[in-house]
Amino acid sequence: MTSRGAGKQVRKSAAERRGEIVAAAARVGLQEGLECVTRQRIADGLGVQPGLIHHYFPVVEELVAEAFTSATAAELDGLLPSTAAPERVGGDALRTLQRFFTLISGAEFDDISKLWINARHLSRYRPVLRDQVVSQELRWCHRIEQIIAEGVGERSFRCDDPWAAAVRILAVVDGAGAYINTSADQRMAPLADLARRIAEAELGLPADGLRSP
Amino acid sequence: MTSRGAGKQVRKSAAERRGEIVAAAARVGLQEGLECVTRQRIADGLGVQPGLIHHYFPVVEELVAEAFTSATAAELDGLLPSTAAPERVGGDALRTLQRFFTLISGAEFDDISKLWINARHLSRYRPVLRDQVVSQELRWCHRIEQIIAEGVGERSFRCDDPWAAAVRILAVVDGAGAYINTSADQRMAPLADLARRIAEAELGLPADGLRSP
DNA sequence: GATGCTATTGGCTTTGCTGCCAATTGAGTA
DNA sequence: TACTCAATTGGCAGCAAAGCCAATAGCATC
Repeated sequence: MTSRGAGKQVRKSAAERRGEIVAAAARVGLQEGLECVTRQRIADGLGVQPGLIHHYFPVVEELVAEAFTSATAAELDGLLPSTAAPERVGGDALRTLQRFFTLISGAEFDDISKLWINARHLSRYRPVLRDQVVSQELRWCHRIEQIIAEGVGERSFRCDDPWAAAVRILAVVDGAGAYINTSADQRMAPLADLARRIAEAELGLPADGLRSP
Repeated sequence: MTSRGAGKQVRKSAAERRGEIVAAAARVGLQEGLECVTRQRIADGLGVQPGLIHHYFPVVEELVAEAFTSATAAELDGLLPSTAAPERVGGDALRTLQRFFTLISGAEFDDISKLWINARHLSRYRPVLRDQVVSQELRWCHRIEQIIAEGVGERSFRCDDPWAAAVRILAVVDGAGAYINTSADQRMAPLADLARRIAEAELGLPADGLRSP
């Protein structure tokens, strides 16, 4: 039903159309899964013909990969604003992490968990996607590492190896999110604060030191 | 090339043939991925016609689900022999877990990690598979819980809530295995002993208490 | 207003998987 | 040996996706 009908074709600049396509693909990938990112599905969503998608992305896998990157990059900035981001002021590495652990506990994070599982599995067969997934995984890690390093500088955290700590914290986050499509319900309680608790241990914080006030 | 040719049809008992099919499907699912479990692929592997697969599994998804269950159930018994298993003697909960953490560090565990990711993602679209995945996830959890409880009885472990501990330990195991298709190489070192260390903490053991002698 | 560029259309073919089924044939039984 | 039943064959059609492309039609420029 999205802007159905028309019939009259709307001609846009290549950059704008391309952006639209990637955005639509990212939305579909996030909500319905990356295997639903097909020429037909994206074309329908935009009210254009499938051929147009092929014009911008002759190889569908490249669109899938870009959709994934678009979705996760945006999400990362929402969950963990970079040090350079305008909304971040100095001296709040602690608060940034507190906010992070609150956000990933919310139901809004479920789609992201599903997307990561989706992408990590699909990477087994799709090298182009795989490269993007690896790249994004490392971006997320580096972002955490950066915040940890900042917090160590501010004397909020105590940590010898911010990179290793970041890798471990994210692994636990991913582990706790791994059951989102299956037995998540049966595991709720024991996993509720696991990632936060591990992070507190990694960063030399007292219990609940990363819980939002 | 597997028993190619023939041409002469070989007639087996329904139970035997069915077992062959599931075994072949489990092998394909484990090594190539569950989406490679198709009528054609399995028939080729067994040197029969695709129609025969349909005879035993009119709905392919049911074969996929059974293949998954077959593979993971066998693996569970290999990694964590049940208390009732013949090779387990009394008083070795500790040794069983030590062995477990050694085994999951080996490269042989990679295919299992891939299979779990595969199945957890596919469960998003396939309800029949999903039920089996949930069931197996809980089986793995219960097996660990059982061993923890046994170890607590033997005074090897200290743990108030074996179920919660089992859930958390498996979550970390899954988290550390989540990158097997993507950035596993870049994360090796920090994740090497993460699951074992977390388990030691959960079970009130000293550092390296679960490392194999 | 005419022209040229290119975004966009609306098909095409190939491929692979699913669900289905009538005919055949092998093996155990009378 | 002949019979019977079920395992097995070897096809069928439907569908959805990918990759491809010639023709069409907006928009900018002259």
